Amino acid sequence: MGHAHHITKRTDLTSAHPPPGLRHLRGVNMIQLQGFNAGELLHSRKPVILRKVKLELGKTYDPKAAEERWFQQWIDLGYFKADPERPGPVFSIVIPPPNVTGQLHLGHALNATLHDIIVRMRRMQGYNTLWLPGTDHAGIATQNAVEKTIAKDGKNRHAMGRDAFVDRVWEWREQYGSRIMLQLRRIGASCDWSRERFTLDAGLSHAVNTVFVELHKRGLIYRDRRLINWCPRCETALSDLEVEHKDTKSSLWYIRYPFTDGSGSITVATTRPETMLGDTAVAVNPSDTRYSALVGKTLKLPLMNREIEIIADAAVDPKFGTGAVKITPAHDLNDFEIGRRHKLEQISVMDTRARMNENARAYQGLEREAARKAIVADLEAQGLLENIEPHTSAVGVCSRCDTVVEPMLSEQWFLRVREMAQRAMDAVKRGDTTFHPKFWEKTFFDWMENAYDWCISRQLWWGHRIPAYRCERCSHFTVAAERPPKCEECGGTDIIQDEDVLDTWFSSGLWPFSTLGWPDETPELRKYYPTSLLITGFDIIFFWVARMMMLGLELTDKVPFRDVYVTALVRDEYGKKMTKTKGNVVDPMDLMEQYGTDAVRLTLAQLAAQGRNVILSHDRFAAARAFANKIWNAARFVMMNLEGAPQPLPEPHRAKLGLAERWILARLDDTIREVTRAVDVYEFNLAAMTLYTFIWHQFCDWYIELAKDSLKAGGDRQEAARWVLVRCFDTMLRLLHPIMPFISEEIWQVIRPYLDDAGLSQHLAIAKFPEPSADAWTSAGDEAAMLHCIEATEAINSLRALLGYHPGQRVSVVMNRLGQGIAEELPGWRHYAMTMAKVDKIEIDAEAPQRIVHTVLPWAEIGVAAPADFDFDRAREKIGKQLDEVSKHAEQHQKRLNDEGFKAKADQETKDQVAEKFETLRAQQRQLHEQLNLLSGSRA
RNA sequence: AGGCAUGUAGCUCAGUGGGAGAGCGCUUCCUUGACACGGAAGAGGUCGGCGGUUCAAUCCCGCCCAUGCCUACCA
Repeated sequence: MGHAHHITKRTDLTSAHPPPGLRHLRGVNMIQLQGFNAGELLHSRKPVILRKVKLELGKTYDPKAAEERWFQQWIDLGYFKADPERPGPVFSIVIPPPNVTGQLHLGHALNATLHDIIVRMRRMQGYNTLWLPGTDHAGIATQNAVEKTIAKDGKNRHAMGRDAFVDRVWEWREQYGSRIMLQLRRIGASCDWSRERFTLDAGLSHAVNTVFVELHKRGLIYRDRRLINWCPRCETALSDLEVEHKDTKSSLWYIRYPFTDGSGSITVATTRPETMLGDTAVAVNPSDTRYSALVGKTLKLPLMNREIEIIADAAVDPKFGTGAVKITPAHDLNDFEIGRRHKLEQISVMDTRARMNENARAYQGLEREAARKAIVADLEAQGLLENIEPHTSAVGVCSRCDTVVEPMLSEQWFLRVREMAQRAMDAVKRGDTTFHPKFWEKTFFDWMENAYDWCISRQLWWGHRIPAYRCERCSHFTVAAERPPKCEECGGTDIIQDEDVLDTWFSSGLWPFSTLGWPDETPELRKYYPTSLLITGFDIIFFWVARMMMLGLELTDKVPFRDVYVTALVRDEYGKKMTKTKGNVVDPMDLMEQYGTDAVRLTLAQLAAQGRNVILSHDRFAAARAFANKIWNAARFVMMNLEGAPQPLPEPHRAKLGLAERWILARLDDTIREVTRAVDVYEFNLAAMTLYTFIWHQFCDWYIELAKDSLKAGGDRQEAARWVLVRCFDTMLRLLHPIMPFISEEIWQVIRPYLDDAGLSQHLAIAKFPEPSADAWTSAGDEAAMLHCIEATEAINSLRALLGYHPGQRVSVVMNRLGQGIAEELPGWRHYAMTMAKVDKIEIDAEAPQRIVHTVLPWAEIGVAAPADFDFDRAREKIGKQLDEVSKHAEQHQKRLNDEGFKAKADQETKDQVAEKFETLRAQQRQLHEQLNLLSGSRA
C-alpha cells in the first residue's frame, strides 16, 4: 500500500503530464515508416528491411510506441540467437531460472537489466553471445502453491493421489510457467528464446539421473538414518538451508528428575519439556565438580517411569541452566550426537505431523504444543517443576510455510560435500572463479568450510523422482538411470522406485551445463561452457552458487562460470525488504507502465552499486524518465536541423571542425572509454552515470547550444556541425543501447540514413559498439581554451544573476589582466561565451568604467556592467565571500609550504604544484581585495 | 554469540591520500525556435565518534557507537 500512495503522490505533483491512458492526447511520437506500418512490422514473421524513416516527433517521448515496435523485430530477425559454429570470442551466460509459478519482481527486473546490459554490449562488440533463459520447477514452493489452490475447492493431494496431483501441477505450470518469461521480454531481455529450458525437461531430467547414478557410484551419494530437519506441515525432509531461525520468546523449564535410590534428585533445564518423553539420559560436563559424584547414577524419568542414567559429556555447558541436560537423541541434533557417543537408545515420540505417537503413551495423539502444556501441568502437579524462567531462543521454521521444524529420525539420501566443497574453495582461491564484489568470497568460504552433508531427498511429489529402486524382498536400493530388471543385491524382481523426489536445488545445481546438453558432448557445451558470468542475488549464494560450483567441478572438471556478480537486494523506500505480507511490493510492470521500460532499466542500473541494498525511490524513476525525454528532444533538435541534408552526410575534413566540435568529440571518446571500462568491471552505475552526464551536461547543455550558430551559418560550418551532431548521436545511442535499448533503437532508426552506410547494420541491436578514435580530437591548447570558455561563461552568468539581469537581456563584459596565452586563445572561444551568456560585446583591458562588478578567475578578471539601480552591497557581499574562500585556500597552501615535514618529505612535483597554486591564489586574493575597494568606491 | 556490509547535503546515493560531488527536494529568476519531464543562478555538509599511521586522512589501520544482513546444535 505504501508504495501505491507514493506513486499517486508523484503523479499529482507532475500533473502537467497526463496519466498513461491519456498520453496519446499529448506528445505522441509519430514515426511513420514509409511503405510499412508499425502494426505490420510487429506481427510480421519475415525479416523486415527499413528503407526510409520520416520523422514527426512529438514533444514528449512515448515509451510504449518504441517498446512495441522493436522487440518483435529483433526476435524475428534472429539477433539474439546463438550459433555455436560461429567463430569469435565467446560470451555466455545462463539466467538464474525463476520459479515457474513466479512473476517478475524487482529483484528479477534488476537482475535481468544487468544481464541484458552486458549481453547486449558483448553482442555489439562482436562476441559470440549466448544468454540462455529458462525456469525452475521449484519443487516445494510450487507444490505448496498448488496445494493451496486446490484447497480452495476443498481438495487435498492425498485424496487426489499422486498421479492426478502431479498432472494438476503440470497444468498449473502450463498456465503460469511462461508468464515470467513474457515479462522478461517486456523488459527487453535479449535472451536466445529458442533455447528456453525447464528443470523438468526431458534433457535436464536425463542429466539429473545421470548425475545421481554417477555420484552414487563415486560413493558421494549415500543413504543413512539420521536426525534431519522435518517440516510437519509439508511432511518432508528439509536441508539445513531451508530452515530459517526466528528468535522466539518462550520459557526455560527447570524439572526435577528423581534418583531411583530415592536419595534426592537432579534438576535439568529445558526449552522443550514435551520431548522429555523420549529422554534416554541426563548429561553433565565431566569437569563439573558439582555433579562428578553423580555420574553413573540412575534416574526415574518422570511421567514415564523409565530408568535413565546420568552420563558425562564435554558438549555440556556447565554455565547454562543447571549444568545438567536431558538427552533426547531422537529430537535434538546435539543430543543425537551425544547419544551416538554413548550408544543411547533413540526414542522418537512424534509422528510425521508432529503429533505425539505411541511412545508418548498417555500423551499419544496430542499436538506438540498441547503435549507441552499437559506435561508441564502434570509435572507441576507432581511437584517436579522447580522453576520457569523466560527465555528467548532461535526456533527453526520451514522457510516455505513457517511451521516450526522438528528434528526427526529418518532415513534419507545424502550428498557428501566435504571434498567437493574443498575443491570449490580451491578454485575460487586460484581465481578460476572470481566474485564481484570480492567480499562475497568470504561468505562463500565460510559456508563451504562448515557445510554439512546435504540431505537431497524430499517427501514431495513434484520433482525429479530419485532413480533408486527398493527391493521388496531385501530392502536394498539399486541405483540406476533406467529401471533395473532385478535387485542387484538379492536378484529379487519385486522392486519399486523410491517414492521420494530430489531437492529442487539438486537440478538447479546442474543448470550451467545441463542446459547446454550435458552429459552429451554437444557443440553448445563445447562452445559456451564454462559460462562467462553468473549474475545473482546474495540470498542464493549458498543454495545455488555453491552447489553449482561443487557439482560443476565434480562432473565437468571445470568451474561453471568465470565471474560471479552478486547483486544487491531491492528494498522499498524505507529500506525494508519487499514481501507480500508487508504489502510493500512494487510491481516492475507498473513501473514500466508509468515511467517506460528504459527509464526503469536506467534507474536499476544506476542503483546497482556494489553494496547490499538497492533502495527504490520514485523520484529516481521520474528523473530517468526525464532523461529519456531529454534525449528525445535532443533528437528532435538534430532532425530539425537535418532538413535537406544529404544522406549519408559527408564527413568534413578535420580542419573544418571548430573548437566546440573538436571538444565534444574528445568528450565523446572519454565517454566511450569510461562506459566500456565500467561495464567490463561490472560497475553498471558508473556506466549509467557517465552516459547521463555526457549526454545531458556536455552534449545537450554545451554542444547543442554552441552548434546553433553554426547550423544557422550554412556552408562548411553547418556541414561540420551537422556531421558532428549525427556522429555524437550515433555513438551515444550505441553506448546507450545496452542500458536503454528501446529509445536508442527508435532514435537510431531515424538518424540511420545520415550515417555512412558501409557495413552499417539494419538495427542498432546488432550495430558495432563504439571504440575511441585513434587520434585525439583536441590539443592541450583546445582543452584549456574550452575550459576557460566554460569558466568565463559561468562567471558571467553568475554576475548576471547577481546584477539582476533578466535572462533574455544582453550585457557587456570587460576582461582584464588576462593570464599567459589567454589573449591568443580568446578569439577561438569568445563567440561561444557570448552566445552562452548573452553578451553583446567583450572589451579587453578597457579603461575600467564606473559601475562594473568584477569577479576574479585565476586567469582573468571578468566584469559586467551593473544596471543603474543596482545595490552594490550585494556585490560586496559576493566578492567578500569569494575572497574568504580564496584566502582560506591560500592559507592552507601557505601552511603546507612552510611545514618542515612537507618540505622534507613531499616529492618535488607535489611541492612545485603547491607553490604554483599558492602564487595563483595569492594573485587572486590581491585582485579580489582591489575589487572590494573599487566596489566601496562605486557605492556613491 | 560470531561474521560481513553500511554510516558523506533534507532524501537516495556516487567518489577520492593533497582545494567535498550527483539526482531529487528547497530558494530566486525565466515559457528564448529541441526539451517546463526544460534553462540560469543559489542556499545547504565538524564526510558516525575516538585514537593511530602519514609532511598531509572523508579516504589507510585499530577501537567504539548506530543500522542492516547472514550464519549458529547454549539444551
